[in-house]
Amino acid sequence: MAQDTRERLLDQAEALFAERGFYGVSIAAIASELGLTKQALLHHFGSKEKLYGEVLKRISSRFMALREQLSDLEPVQGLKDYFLALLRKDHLGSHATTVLMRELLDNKRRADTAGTWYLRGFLENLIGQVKEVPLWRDAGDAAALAFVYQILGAINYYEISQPTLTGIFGPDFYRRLDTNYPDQLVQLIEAGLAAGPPSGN
Amino acid sequence: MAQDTRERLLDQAEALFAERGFYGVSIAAIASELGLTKQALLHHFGSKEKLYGEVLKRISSRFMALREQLSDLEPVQGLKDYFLALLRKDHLGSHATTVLMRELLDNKRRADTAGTWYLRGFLENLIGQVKEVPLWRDAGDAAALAFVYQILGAINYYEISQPTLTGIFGPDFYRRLDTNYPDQLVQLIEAGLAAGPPSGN
DNA sequence: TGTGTAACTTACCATATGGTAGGGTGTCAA
DNA sequence: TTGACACCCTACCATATGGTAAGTTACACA
Repeated sequence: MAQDTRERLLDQAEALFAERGFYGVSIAAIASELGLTKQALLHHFGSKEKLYGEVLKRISSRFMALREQLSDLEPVQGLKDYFLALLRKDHLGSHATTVLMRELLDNKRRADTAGTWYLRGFLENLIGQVKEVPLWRDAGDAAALAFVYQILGAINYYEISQPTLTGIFGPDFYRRLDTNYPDQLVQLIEAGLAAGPPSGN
Repeated sequence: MAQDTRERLLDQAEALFAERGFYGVSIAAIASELGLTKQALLHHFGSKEKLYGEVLKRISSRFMALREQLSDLEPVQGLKDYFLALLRKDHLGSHATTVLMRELLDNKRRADTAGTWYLRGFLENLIGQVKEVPLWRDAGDAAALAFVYQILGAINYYEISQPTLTGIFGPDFYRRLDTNYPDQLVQLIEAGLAAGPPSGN
């Protein structure tokens, strides 16, 4: 029961942090959404910063789980599945990528590494998987990461643009775009992998 | 002289909005950085929201200028130059992309379309340029936009990740990554364009 | 010389915020 | 029955914030 409240607070916090960002949400707003006062929240988490840390931790553990789930495949297919799972946000919840994006923007000034420690494992795993593709076997880590980052960007930037794109082009157009995006992402992954690492490296 | 102060306030606001986001910066902080009080800022801009709008407007006009500057080239080369210019942030200032990214995240709740109206022309121009590539001549607008967005994502997501990536992998590794990123981006653009639009569309 | 106006300033204010202090209630073990 | 503890509340506080009101200074112009 207590665990239940904690979990619900974390859910609410994750959703609101995603929507408004760390500075845009008050702890009172988070608690009030569940019919609680901010002191209930402070009782569970101690401070706003700590609550935010727990939200990041929870997201990170979901990424970990997704990572382990898809690692035993043929490398190219594995990468495609991996990135498609990210695009569909399988088991990540609908706000994970947004919160992470905001963290990328903010953690330059927040000196802590709360959001980065787990990204390391995540990225290294992807680098490894790219280098298992025959054509990429001799690529440098930097080249492999560059490719990974291009695809991650294609996924996440598209993700956060949904409201804006719908606003600009209308819901019908957006639906058409969204239906085909996964296929076009797969196509880009295949094309990029087939092109191989840059010759200079 | 008055114009000068206004411009300096806009510069400072753009930098701080990029670093901390709209809610993370106070107008007092912006003004104080120039040795002024927040009332000087309010005198020039009326309110914080209006100041923010002016910052977006200024960024948008720079995008417009860049767009006009590079439009008369052979389509593939034109696209490569275009995207490379975005990656290098030619004439955009170092904070434009970050501010825009934050705007994408925030304008879901801010109902206004301050940030979107100009993006339309920008994106439509890119769509047109993609469809001038022979292989893409019969592609739908949605397919062309999907491709454009993949590249924009590869550029902008990478851009905001610099501090995090440097923190994770160290400055040496990041430098290697950054040196090769433009070439790998060009390679991805070429590969993606050569693959053509998805067959289903 | 007077008048207006742009470009600021100091005072002030209502509101929101994160956080502390301390109290109340229920549950569970001794 | 009592004590401890988890859970949540009301009361309170110092600080920060966006914004208003009312000057002050300097300069342009008639």
